[in-house]
Amino acid sequence: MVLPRAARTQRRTRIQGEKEERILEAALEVFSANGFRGSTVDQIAEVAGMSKPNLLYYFRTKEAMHRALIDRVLDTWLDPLREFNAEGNPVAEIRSYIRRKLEMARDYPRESRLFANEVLQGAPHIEDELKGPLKALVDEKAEVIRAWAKAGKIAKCDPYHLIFAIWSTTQHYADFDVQVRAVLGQGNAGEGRFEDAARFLERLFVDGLQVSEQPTV
Amino acid sequence: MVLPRAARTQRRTRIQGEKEERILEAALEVFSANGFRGSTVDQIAEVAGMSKPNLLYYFRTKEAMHRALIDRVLDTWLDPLREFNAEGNPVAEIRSYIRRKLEMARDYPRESRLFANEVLQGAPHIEDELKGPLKALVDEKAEVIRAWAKAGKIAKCDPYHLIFAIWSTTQHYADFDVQVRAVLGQGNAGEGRFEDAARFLERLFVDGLQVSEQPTV
DNA sequence: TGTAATGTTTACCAACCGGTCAAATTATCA
DNA sequence: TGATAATTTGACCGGTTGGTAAACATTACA
Repeated sequence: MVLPRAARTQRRTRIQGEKEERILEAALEVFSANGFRGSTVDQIAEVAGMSKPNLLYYFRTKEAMHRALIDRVLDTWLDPLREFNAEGNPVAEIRSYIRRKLEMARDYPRESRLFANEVLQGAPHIEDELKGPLKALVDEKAEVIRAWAKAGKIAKCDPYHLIFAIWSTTQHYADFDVQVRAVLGQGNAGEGRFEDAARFLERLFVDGLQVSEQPTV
Repeated sequence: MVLPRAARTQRRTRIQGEKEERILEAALEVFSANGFRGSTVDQIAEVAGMSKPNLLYYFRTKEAMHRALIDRVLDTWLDPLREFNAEGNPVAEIRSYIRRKLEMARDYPRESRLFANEVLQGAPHIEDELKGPLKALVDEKAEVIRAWAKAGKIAKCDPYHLIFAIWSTTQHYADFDVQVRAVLGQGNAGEGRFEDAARFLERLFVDGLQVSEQPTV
């Protein structure tokens, strides 16, 4: 017998757990930076600190690695949206959703880029996840937003496009990081851009750009 | 002598013009769908309807093709921002910038994805363009926006993050098209999503989500 | 401790990649 | 028309890719 892991034995050995962990961490690093096609198994093996055949002992193909990675990351990636609470104060909920998404862009940019790469190239490996669990979750939360609007608690707006707008504005800071840095220049190279972004986005989504009632200079 | 085109003769033959056109069109198709590393010269040659060596007669390397493509596309891509007019009505200018960017996402999604792919992977080929012409243009327009805010014509806000927000929300509909379609589902599969998006974004950027003065149900 | 299962390595392969070359073909124009 | 330059092609090359085979080493456990 030559098959690895849980394929036949239900039990996982200690080594299996450690190695698979290291491999997926390395795969995240490489896939998120180069996309699926642009990544090589050798690269991942080197980052993981093991030989290519050894890596392929745990994940039989490059695709299997990618799938395992997607499955593991997708759940945590959607957590902020799940926390969206129908009972809370609408504006406060939206505000804190934006904040959480922005924190994820700051703290987990690789996960963001992993999905961005995938979706950008037509989502060949995650089409089912998009049309299934993702759509279901968005549908659910869109209904919540629609109810808020109907009750007059927030302005009437298309809830789906609101969610898209929050996704795109926040993930922009992870996915297009080099562009953001290039445009902001050396001066704003520190992490302060995330605080500026948070201030701007909270204000944008809540008040818009129209001059509001509070006195302006 | 074996060198093609303008490398030695200043004059371009009729065939040169036609073939280079076909090649760049094919390159846009392939690069935008697969990224630089994920694309092969054979793919581009097939889409262009010619043999690989023939293609390489006009562009000596894959990189040369990519660079020529970037150079050609970048200019037109930045046109909407250039049209941004300091003399116009601030809110109207921002509104029409959003509309133009959204139209480009609808009509030129390949160009959008070409840059998205490039930036997402660290902009290895266009770093100079980002830090040079792009930054200069953004700096200029940011100053315009800052002046508007100072004059009390729009709400005070960080002009750079405003531009990022407009870029990300509009380009989202090109770059993440499959995701948008998957979430909206079959019903909204038509092009109507761009009109919905336009309505939503104009409203978002101008009014925000707060319930405004006009009577709500 | 012995042995069977698990893990690791070296050597390797076929397919594919970007790119070259020389020969053949076609367009240009004096 | 003929000769010269421009274009096109098929055969090929060295390097890289994802993946395999089998020998070897280590671990777990009765």
